[in-house]
Amino acid sequence: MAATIEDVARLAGVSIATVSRALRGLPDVASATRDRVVAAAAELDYIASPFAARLASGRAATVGVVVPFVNRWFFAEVIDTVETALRKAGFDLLLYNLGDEAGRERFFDVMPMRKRVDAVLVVSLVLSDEEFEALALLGSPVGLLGLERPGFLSSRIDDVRGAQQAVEHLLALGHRRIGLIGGDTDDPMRFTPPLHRRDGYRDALRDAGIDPDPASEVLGYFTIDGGGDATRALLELPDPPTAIFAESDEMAYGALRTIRRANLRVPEDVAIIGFDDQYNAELLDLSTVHQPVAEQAIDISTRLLRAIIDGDVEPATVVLPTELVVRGSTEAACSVY
Amino acid sequence: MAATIEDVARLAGVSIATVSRALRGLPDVASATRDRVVAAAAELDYIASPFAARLASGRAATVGVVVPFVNRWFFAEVIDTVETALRKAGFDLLLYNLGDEAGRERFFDVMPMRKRVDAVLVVSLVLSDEEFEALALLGSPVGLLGLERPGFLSSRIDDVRGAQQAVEHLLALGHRRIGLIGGDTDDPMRFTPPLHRRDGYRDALRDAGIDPDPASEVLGYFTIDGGGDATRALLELPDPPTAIFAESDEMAYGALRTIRRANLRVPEDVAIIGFDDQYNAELLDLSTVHQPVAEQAIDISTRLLRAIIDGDVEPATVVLPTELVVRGSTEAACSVY
DNA sequence: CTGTTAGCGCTTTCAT
DNA sequence: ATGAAAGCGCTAACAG
Repeated sequence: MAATIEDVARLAGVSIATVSRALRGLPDVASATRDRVVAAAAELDYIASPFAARLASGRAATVGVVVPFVNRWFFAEVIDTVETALRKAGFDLLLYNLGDEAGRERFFDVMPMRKRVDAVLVVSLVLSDEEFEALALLGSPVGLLGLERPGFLSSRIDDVRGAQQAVEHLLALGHRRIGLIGGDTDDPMRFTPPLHRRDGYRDALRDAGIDPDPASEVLGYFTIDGGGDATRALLELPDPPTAIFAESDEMAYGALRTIRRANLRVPEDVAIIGFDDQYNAELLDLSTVHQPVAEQAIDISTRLLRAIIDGDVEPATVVLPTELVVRGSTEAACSVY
Repeated sequence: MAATIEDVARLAGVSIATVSRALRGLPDVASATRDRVVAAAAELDYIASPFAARLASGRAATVGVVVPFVNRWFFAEVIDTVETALRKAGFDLLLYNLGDEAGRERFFDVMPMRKRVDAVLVVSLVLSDEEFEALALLGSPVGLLGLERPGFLSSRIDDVRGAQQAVEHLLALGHRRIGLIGGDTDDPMRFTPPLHRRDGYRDALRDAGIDPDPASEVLGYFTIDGGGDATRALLELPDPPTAIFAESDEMAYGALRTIRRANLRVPEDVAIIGFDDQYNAELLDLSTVHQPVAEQAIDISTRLLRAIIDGDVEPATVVLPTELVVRGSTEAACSVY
C-alpha cells in the first residue's frame, strides 16, 4: 500500500507532527530537519491523503464551479481558465453541470457541494432569491461570473456599454435604420444580457437623435436559428433596416445565413454586428463586441481564493471593458462575402 | 455548525452505525427504523461529510478526467456528458486540464490525482509508454476515450473507416483528383487520428483504382489557418484537385475560407468534406463524417463505473460507428454558397 | 436487526 | 524546534 505519514516519520526519525509541518512548509521547522523529511517523503514516494487532511483541517481545498452547460463556448472557456488558476493555487475544481431545469432544481434542492468545497463560483446563471439565499447559507465565499448581486463577489462586463459600442459603430458608418435581434426580456428567469444589451442599443440610437422603433426589435432567442428567423422578419419590414445588431454572435450567424440565402450581400445590402467575439466570429468575418472571458475568470478566481485564504474580502463587483472588433460584416473594404 | 451523524443518531434514538446504514440504503435495517432515521436527518438537514466517509471507506467516489484542453468542441462535449453520467451514479468529476507541455509534464510527474480518485479517464491524449506505466501504477481502473491501448478500457471510433466514408462519397460524386489535408504523422507524440484518417483516404482511393499521389497530401496541422494554407498549396498544384478531404472540420473551415477568397465556388469548383461533425459544420453547410462523441463518453463512463463498483471488468475496446453527413459543400443541390 | 468499537490518516493544540 | 495526544466524522467488522 501507499506510504503514510507514519512511514515518513519513522524513516526521517521524527514525529508525524513534524512531518506534517515540514511538508506543508510551515515555519518553526529546522531546515536540516525539513531536508531530512523531504528526502524521506521523496524516497517513499509519499503524498498526503487529501481526505484525511481535509477531515482533520476542515478545509476542502476545492472550489465548486456551477455552470448551466459546459459544451458552449463561454462556459468551456471559463472552466478552462478557472481550472488552471485553481490548480496553480493547490485547489481542486469540482464541476457541477446543471444541464436542464430538472438538474437545476435537484442541484439547489440537495446542494451537493455542501461540506465539500471552500467556495462556490456561479457562472452566468440567473438565480432566484431563494437560490441566492441557499448559496449564502453555505457559509462559504460565493463568486459570480457574468452576473451581479449585492453582497457577492462578482466579475462581469458592461453589457449596456458594449451594445452602445456596436450601435455607435453602425451609426458612424452612416446607418440610420438599425434593427435589433435580441433575447426575451420578459422571462422572470431571464438572463440579464438581453435587457442590458437592448438598453445599450436604444441609448445609442437616442444619443444619435434617432427614436428607437419597436418594430425594428425582434426576438432571436440567443440561438442561430432564432437569429435567422428574426432576420427574415426584419427583412420583410416595409422599410427594412440597413444594419442589424444581434445581441449575441450566435444570433448573428443565423442572420448571416438568412441574408446569404436571400441573395443579399453583407455588408453592402445589410451590415451585421454581433456580441461576444467567440472564435467562430473571426472565421465568419463577423464584426462584433469582444468580451474578455479569461480576464473575468481570472479576476473572480483570484478574489475567491483570497476570500478563502485571507478570510475577509469585500464583496466587490469588477466590471471589465468590452472592445469593438471591426470585420467584414460591417465594413466592405475587407469583406470576403 | 452542521449536524453530524451523532446528532442524527441521538434524535432518531439509534446508534450511529444504524444511521450510516439507513442513510446509505444498506440492507438489514427495519423499515420503521429507516423511516425514523431519514426523518431525523431531514429535520437536521444532515448530509454526510464526504471526506470522513472517504477516509473511513477508502473510496473516493470520484473519477479524475484528464484532458489536454477544455475549451474545444470535442473535450467540452465529453466533459459535459461524463459529468452527467458520473453525477447520476453519485460520483464527483475531478477535472485535470493539462494545457501546455509544461502542464502535462507536471501532471505525470506529480500525479496529483493519486489517493483522490477511484478511476481515471484519459481523453484523446497520446501518451508515452512511461505515462501509460504511471497510470497503470495508480492501481485504479483507467479508461481511454479516443485512443486505445492493450490492457486499458477504451472507447473510440474507427478513423480509418470514417475517412473511407468521406472519400468514397467524393468518388461517388465523380471526383478523381482528391486532395488530403492532414495532420503530422511523423511526430512521435502524435495523435493517432492523422495516421488512421490518412490510411482511410489512401485505402478508398486504391479501392477505386486510383494511385494516391503524395503531392496531393498536404499538412493542415488540425487548425483553421493550417487548413487554409494547405488549401492554397493544393490549388496551386499544376493539376489541382476537384475535391478535398480534410481530416478535421476545423481544417475544412480554413479550406472553405481560402476557396471563397480565391473566388471559387463550393462545391462546383472544389468540393470539401471534413471529419467530426462539430456544430459549426452545419452552420457552414459542410459535409463531414459524424463521430458519436456523447456515445463514446457514455460508454466509457459506464464501463469505468462498473469497473470501480464490481471490480473486475475486462479491458475491452469499444469501437463506435461513424456516419457520413452530406451537406452543401459536396452536393450542389442544397448548397448555399 | 442493532449497537460497540476500532480505526481511516491527517492537523492541531498543548507541552516541553 | 519538536513530540504526544486528542480529535475530525465517518465506515466496517464484530458481537449480540
